[in-house]
Amino acid sequence: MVRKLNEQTRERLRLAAVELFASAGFAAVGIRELASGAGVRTATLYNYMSGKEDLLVDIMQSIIDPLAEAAREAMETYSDPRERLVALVEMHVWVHGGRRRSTLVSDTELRSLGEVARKEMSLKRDEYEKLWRTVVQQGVEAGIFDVDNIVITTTGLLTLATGVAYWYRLDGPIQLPDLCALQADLALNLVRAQGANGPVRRSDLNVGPPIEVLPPDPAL
Amino acid sequence: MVRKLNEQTRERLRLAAVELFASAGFAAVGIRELASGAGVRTATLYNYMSGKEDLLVDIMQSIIDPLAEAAREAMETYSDPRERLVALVEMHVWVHGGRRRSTLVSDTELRSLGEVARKEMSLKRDEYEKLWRTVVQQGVEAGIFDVDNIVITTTGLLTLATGVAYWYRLDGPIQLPDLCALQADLALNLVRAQGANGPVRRSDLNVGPPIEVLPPDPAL
Amino acid sequence: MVRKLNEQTRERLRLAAVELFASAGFAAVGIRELASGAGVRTATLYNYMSGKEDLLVDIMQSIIDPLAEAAREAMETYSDPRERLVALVEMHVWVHGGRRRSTLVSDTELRSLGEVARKEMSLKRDEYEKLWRTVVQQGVEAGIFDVDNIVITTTGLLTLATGVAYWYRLDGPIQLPDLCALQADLALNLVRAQGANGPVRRSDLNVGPPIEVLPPDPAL
Amino acid sequence: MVRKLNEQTRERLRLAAVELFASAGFAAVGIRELASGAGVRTATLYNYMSGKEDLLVDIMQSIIDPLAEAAREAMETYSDPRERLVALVEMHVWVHGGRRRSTLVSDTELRSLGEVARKEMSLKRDEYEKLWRTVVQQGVEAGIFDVDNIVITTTGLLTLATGVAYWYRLDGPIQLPDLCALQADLALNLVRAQGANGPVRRSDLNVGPPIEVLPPDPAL
DNA sequence: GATGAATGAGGCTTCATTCAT
DNA sequence: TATGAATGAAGCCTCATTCAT
Repeated sequence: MVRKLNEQTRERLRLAAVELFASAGFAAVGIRELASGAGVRTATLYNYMSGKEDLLVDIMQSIIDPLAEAAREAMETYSDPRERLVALVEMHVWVHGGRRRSTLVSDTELRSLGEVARKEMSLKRDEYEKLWRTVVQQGVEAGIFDVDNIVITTTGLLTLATGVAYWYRLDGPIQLPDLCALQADLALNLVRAQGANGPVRRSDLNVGPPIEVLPPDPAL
Repeated sequence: MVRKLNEQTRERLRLAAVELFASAGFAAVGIRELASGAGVRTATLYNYMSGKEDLLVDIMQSIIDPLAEAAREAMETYSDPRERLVALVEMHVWVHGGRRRSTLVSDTELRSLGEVARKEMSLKRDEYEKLWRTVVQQGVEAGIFDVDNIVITTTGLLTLATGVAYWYRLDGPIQLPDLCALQADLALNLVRAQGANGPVRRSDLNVGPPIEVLPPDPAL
Repeated sequence: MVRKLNEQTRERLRLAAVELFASAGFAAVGIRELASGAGVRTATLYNYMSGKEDLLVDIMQSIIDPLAEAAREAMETYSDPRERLVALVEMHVWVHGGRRRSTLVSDTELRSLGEVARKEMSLKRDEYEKLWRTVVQQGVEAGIFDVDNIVITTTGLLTLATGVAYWYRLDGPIQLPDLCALQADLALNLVRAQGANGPVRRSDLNVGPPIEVLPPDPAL
Repeated sequence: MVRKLNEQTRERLRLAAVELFASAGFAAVGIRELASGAGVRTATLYNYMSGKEDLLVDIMQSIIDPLAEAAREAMETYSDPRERLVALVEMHVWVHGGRRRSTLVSDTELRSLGEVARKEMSLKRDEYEKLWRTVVQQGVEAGIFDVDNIVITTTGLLTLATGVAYWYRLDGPIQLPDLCALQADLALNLVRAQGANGPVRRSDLNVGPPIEVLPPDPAL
C-alpha cells in the first residue's frame, strides 16, 4: 500500500518534466524546478531517474513508438494512397493535438540528447518519415497525387501535421476529431489528390475515424 | 583601414551567436562558446553587448523587421489575393531559406527573451501574421480560395513556409528561387486557389520574381 | 548528537560573516572568504543563505531588535529622565561593547542593504533614536538637563555611546559593567544633568545594573 | 590653454571620488562609476592616477595634514587647557562639518588602504589623537577637568566632534560657526570643565573664532 | 523512499588594469 | 590627452549530482 505514493511522485515528475521542457526548453529547465514540480527535493529525483536526460528520453519514447506503431497500422488498414495519407495525417494529428507538450518536446529537443540516444531517436524518426514519403510516392505513381517535388511535399505534409502541436488546445473550440479531418483535407489539398471527378476531399473517401493512438491528455 | 578590427570582432560574434543559438538553442549556449566562436575572451564580449540576451534580440530584429517591411511591400505591389499570397509566401521563403539559422532562432527562441523584449517581438509577429490572415480572408470572400477554416489554414500556410528553415540548404540541390516557387504552389494548393479554368498554379499568375529581402547568407 | 553538524556550519558562517564584515566591510568581503571562514566551499554557503545580503540582514536584526526591546524596557522601568538616560546609555553600551563587531556592521552597513531591507532597518533605527530624543526632551522640560540644542545633543549622546564599538575590547582592562557606568557618566555630563546639589553622577541615582540584553560575546 | 580641460577633469575626478566613496564606500565603488562621474572613459582615469587607491590616499591627505597643522596652531595659540580644548574641537568640527564627505572617507576607509599607506596614515592619526589626550591630561592635572578615565574621555571627545560628519549639512539650518560653538560646549560638558564659579562654557572663555582650516565645501 | 548537506564545475557578469593608437 | 579594445582574475550564484543518514 506504500507503493501508491511512489507512483504518484513518478507521475508528477513526468508531468512536470513535460510541462517544463515544453514551455522553457530542456536546457533551460533546472532540476530544482523539476523537483518542486514533482513536490520533492532534488535529491529525491535521483530515485526516479539516473539523470535529467532520462526524463527527456522517456517523453520522446512515449511519443515516437506509438506513432510508429500507429503508422504501421494505417498502412495495413488501407491500401489506397489517399486513404493511407488521410490515416497517417489523422493519427499524427491525433497525437500531436492530444499530447501537444510531449510531441513538442519530442520534435524540438533531439539536439539535447546525448549522442547515443540521439542516434537511436533519429533512426526511428527517419523510418517514420520514410513511411510518409512512400505513400506520397505511391500516390504520384498511381496518378492520383499531383506533386512537383516529392521530398519537399512530404516534408510539407509532415510540417503541416506536426504544426498543430504549436497552437492547438484540447480545451479550445475545436474538437480533436474535427481537427484531424480538417488537417486531412489540408493534406489532400497539398498533394492535389484526385478522385473520380476532380479534387478529392476526406469526406469523399472511405476512411474510418482516426486511429486512436494514445488517449489525449491536456497535461501531456 | 585599420579601424576594421572592431567590426570584424562584432561580425564574428554575430555569426557565432546565430550558428550556436540555431544549433544548440539559446539556453544551451554558454558565453565561453560565444567568445571562442568570436575569437576573443569572455570579458571582451561585454564590449559588444550588455548581456547574452542582446545577441538574441539582434538576431530577431534582423529578421522580423525586414520581413514585416517586405510583407507590406507585397501587399502594395499586388491586389489579387492569389498574387498576394504567392508574394507573401515567396518573400517569407526567401528569408527563411536564405537565412535559415537566423529565422530558426527567431521562430524558436521567443521564450528565451525577457518579458519586455518578448512582448515587443510578439506584437510584431502578431501583426505580421494578421497580414497573412487578411489575404486568406480576401481570397475566400472573392470566391477564389476554398478554405474550411481560415485560422487553421492561415496557420498552416505560415507553418509550411516557415518549415523550410528546418531543412533547406542554400548549398543544396535546390536554388532558392525555385524553392520559393515550389512553396508558392504548395500554398496555392492548400487554399485550393481557383483560376479561370480550375486550380491555379504560380505559373498561371502574373507575379514577378520574389521580393529580395535580405541577401541570402549560408552562415546566417 | 550527530545532527549538530548542520548548526555548527551555520554558526561558523555567522561568526565568519560578522568578523569579516566588521573588519573589511561588506562590499570588500567575497563569498570565498566567507566560505573558507565557515570551513565549507562556496556552493555550500547557498544551503544557508539565499544571497550575501542575507548574512548582513541577519547580523543587523540580531542587534537592532534586542536593542529596541531593551530600550522599551528601560523606559518602563524608570520614569526620571536622568535614570532613563542612564538606563538607555548602559544597555546601548552593553550591546555595543559586548558585541562590537555586530554593532559595528549594524551601524556602518545600512548603505549596503538593498532598498527593501534598508528601508525596514532605517525605520527601526529612527524609532529607536526617537526614544532617546524623547528622554532628552523630558529632561529639559523637567529642568534637570541643561541643553542648548536637543537634536544635536541627542545625536551626540548616541554617537558617544555607539563609539565604544570602535575601540572597546571585552578582553581588555575595562570590565563591561564599568564601561557602562563610565559612559553613563559621560552622558550625564553631556546634558549637564542636575541633582539636588548640582551636577549629578550615575552613583547619585537610584539605577540598578545595566539591562543585560544579549550576552556579551567577544566573537560577535 | 589646453591644460585647462585637464585640470577640470582632475577636479571632477576628485569630486566624484569623494562623493562616491563617502556614499557607497571605497570597495563598493567601481572605476566605471568614477570615470562616468568625471566625464571620461575608464582608461582615461589612468592618466590621473596609478590606481584606485591613489584617489583614496589623496582624499585622506587632504584632511589629515591640514588637521594636524591646525591642531598644532591651536596648541601654540592657547595655553589654558579649556581654551585649547575649545580650539581643538572647533577646528576639528570646522573641518568635519565643512568637508563632511572627505572626513567621512578619511575616518572610515583606513582599512581599505594598502599596508604601506595605512601605516603612514595611522601614524599621523595617532599623533593627532595624542595631542587631544595631552590637553585632557593637562586639564585634569590643573584640576579644571573632572574626568574619570582620561583615555575613554578623550576618545569620547573625538568621537563626538567627528560625529558631525555623519549628519551635519552646510546648507542646513545651522551655520558652521554655530555648530563649532555648540560642539565646543558639549566637549566642555564632557570633561566637566570648571571655571571660577562652577562649570564653564565656551562663552566664558577668551577664545577667538575657530581656526579656519580648509574652506568649507558642500561638495567635499 | 526521502532528504539534508555538500560539492566541483560552470553559469553570466564585472572587476581593475594595460596598451596601441 | 583620450580612448577603444582587450583581458586575467574575480565577482556572486546556480548547475547537476552524490552520499550518508
